[in-house]
Amino acid sequence: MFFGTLFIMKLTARQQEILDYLHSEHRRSGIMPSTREIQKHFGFASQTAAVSHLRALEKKGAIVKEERKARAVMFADAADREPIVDVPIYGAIPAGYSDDTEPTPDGTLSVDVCSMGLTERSKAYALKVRGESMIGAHIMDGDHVVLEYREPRDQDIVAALIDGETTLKRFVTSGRKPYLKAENPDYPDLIPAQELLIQGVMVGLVRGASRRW
Amino acid sequence: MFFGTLFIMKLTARQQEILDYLHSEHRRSGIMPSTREIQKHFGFASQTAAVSHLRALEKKGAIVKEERKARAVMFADAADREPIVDVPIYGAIPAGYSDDTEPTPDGTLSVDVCSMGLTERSKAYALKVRGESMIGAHIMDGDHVVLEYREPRDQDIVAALIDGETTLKRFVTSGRKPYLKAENPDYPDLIPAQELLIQGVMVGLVRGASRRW
DNA sequence: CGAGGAGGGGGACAGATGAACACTAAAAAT
DNA sequence: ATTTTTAGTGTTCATCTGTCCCCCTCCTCG
Repeated sequence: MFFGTLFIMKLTARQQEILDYLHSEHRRSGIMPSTREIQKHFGFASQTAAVSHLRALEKKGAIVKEERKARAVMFADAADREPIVDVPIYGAIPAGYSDDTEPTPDGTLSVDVCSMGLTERSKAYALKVRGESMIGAHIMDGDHVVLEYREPRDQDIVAALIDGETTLKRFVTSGRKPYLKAENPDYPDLIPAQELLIQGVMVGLVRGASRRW
Repeated sequence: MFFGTLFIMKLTARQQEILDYLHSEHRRSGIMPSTREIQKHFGFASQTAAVSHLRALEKKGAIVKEERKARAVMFADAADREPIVDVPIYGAIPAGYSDDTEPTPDGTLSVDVCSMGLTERSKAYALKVRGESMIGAHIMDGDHVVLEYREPRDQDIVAALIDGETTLKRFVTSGRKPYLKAENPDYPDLIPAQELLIQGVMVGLVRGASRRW
């Protein structure tokens, strides 16, 4: 075959496993596993197994190696991988909205910028939803809502500081003066949006496991 | 200062140069420069110059190094990151459930294993939800549902192959025989779960931007 | 039947790489 | 005024890591 190296040939299941491992490790820590680390991770008794898999991946065009350099594996399709941003998770955002000493996050959510439509520059954060106040917008208790700092537009879902507590509400400007509306009949809605701190605009939602639907 | 290493201290101009070089090289090729490559790039006569700069950057919290590992420099924000897996997104899963030739994914979703409770080994995939058949479980049209291949348990939400199409349904085993139930009164529910292919069990949900809530 | 590829085991070797030690000099902090 | 930090030079050492060689068992394809 003359143009063999130009095509990305089909990988076997095992080769795909290796490639996935390289990918996730490299994206998590930024460090490419060495052949002996691959060996350990897959439980190979010999380092040769890892080496030959790398060679196969290179022959099929999935990776490019630089010879005789440590951890020097590049992905051939590097371009179409979306960058990852780390979004800090807060249980709630206390009054100090834009102060420098941010509250300690309760964890971190890693999302690719594409799925949330984030830019790498935008300081996004996540809020763990408590209660059912936005159940009408299909936001459940325990969901993680990803928010971005920007000006709210009509019908945006925003995090607002009400009575010292951060709450999700829908931002409505249909009338003359904007107001906030809860998406649950049991909750008070129609709070004038003046004098209220809008802490962020919802751009995405992540619902995790370890819960019942 | 007792807790100096907890804060990101101000870098000197030279240290910032080094950090920028690491950043740009790592983004360009995915490979972190070795100490000798840093040395060459900045024209140091001695390798120690590079090493001491790295040490200074680590002391100031800009990077985290893994000792005695080649090119093992992480940027501080990546150090405590959870492993990330890429899950392929399918618009739908055609009849061939467990065949080797998987349908070409419509994209990729990157999630940290922690937020979905995935294991790195589990072959997860995502399904773009069409329609409102599961609106009662607060799964909206356009959401991405993350699924895992495993045996469904009672009340799990599963992807099932019904009439050649993949649909989300709740798996119920309350009675004698298991059945599938739609979470929308407008949709037919109570489909006997026998003779049906369960293609996956929902473990998470990602709702992206570029849509209206 | 033979050839080749996938997937692996065992071990040796050499170059790549991080780390350590000694010493210098200027700037910055105390 | 003294100490600490920054920013280096020069050299050696230990280990990390890629590479190479020879071996094996399954498969599949011609």
